[in-house]
Amino acid sequence: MPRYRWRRRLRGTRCPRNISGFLEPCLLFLLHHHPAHGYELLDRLRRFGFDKLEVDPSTVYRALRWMEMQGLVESEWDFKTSGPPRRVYRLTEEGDRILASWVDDLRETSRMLNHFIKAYEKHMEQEKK
Amino acid sequence: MPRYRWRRRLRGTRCPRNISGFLEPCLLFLLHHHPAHGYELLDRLRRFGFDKLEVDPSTVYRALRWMEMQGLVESEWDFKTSGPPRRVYRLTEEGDRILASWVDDLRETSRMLNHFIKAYEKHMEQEKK
DNA sequence: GTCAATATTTGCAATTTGCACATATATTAT
DNA sequence: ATAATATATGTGCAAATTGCAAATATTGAC
Repeated sequence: MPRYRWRRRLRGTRCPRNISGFLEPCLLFLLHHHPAHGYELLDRLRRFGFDKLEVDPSTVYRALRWMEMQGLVESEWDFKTSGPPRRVYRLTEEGDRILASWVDDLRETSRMLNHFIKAYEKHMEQEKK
Repeated sequence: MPRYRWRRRLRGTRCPRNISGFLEPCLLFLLHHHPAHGYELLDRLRRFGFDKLEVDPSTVYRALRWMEMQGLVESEWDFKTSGPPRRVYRLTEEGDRILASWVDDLRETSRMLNHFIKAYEKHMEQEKK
């Protein structure tokens, strides 16, 4: 009997759901602007609109390494900057193509989600009458 | 090195993402119309708009049992109808309340998703210039 | 009698995530 | 000096979640 992580919610707070394969296109999108290292991406993700959906560093680093294996990004170590070395990622052409198709998938996801929300609202509207 | 189920896509097909905790509100919503058994709900889910996101029977039955444990639905066996007996679920008051808060969560999820899609489109629009 | 449709459920392996920690460098405070 | 903090990247492991396959049982059609 699993406890269901997403069902834990404090009263009065929103608890947006995890969407599988949402993080990866977000990372590729940020890399489309300019190359960056994981820690920076983590920060930009949070300020982008994921403040309510806490992003775990390990998830981000793992996603980046996985995408590198798939040839969607490439990385190089940067020792020049102060502090610990950074692994700087940049988007490949393949990554750019995949990003477009993933956004297509997410549009489909969004349609499904909105279809449900609208249906719920319509149904509740009729209930009141 | 996991293979990532959601990344399997045939060329030219959309592959909408799984949203954690999306199935449960959908089931509660269908039960808000009238009591129903699992097999019927499975069928109504598919025709509702999940034709592209295949729903596995085991997932549906498990979600129903879990929600019963939580007091969101109640069930009774129906032996009267022909064929194998059916476990008929109906929504509880608690289920009704939870449904509303889960839809709120999904609205937040939808906002995040659309925020990303819009940002992507805007960025790509600027690229072209 | 066999096949298909209906209906519910379990088992198991694979996937995915969250949390805690390990490591290391540079900066700032004490 | 050294302790604490911010930066930066990772690993290990348990728990959550899913997908697939199969087991079971009833009814109706051929």
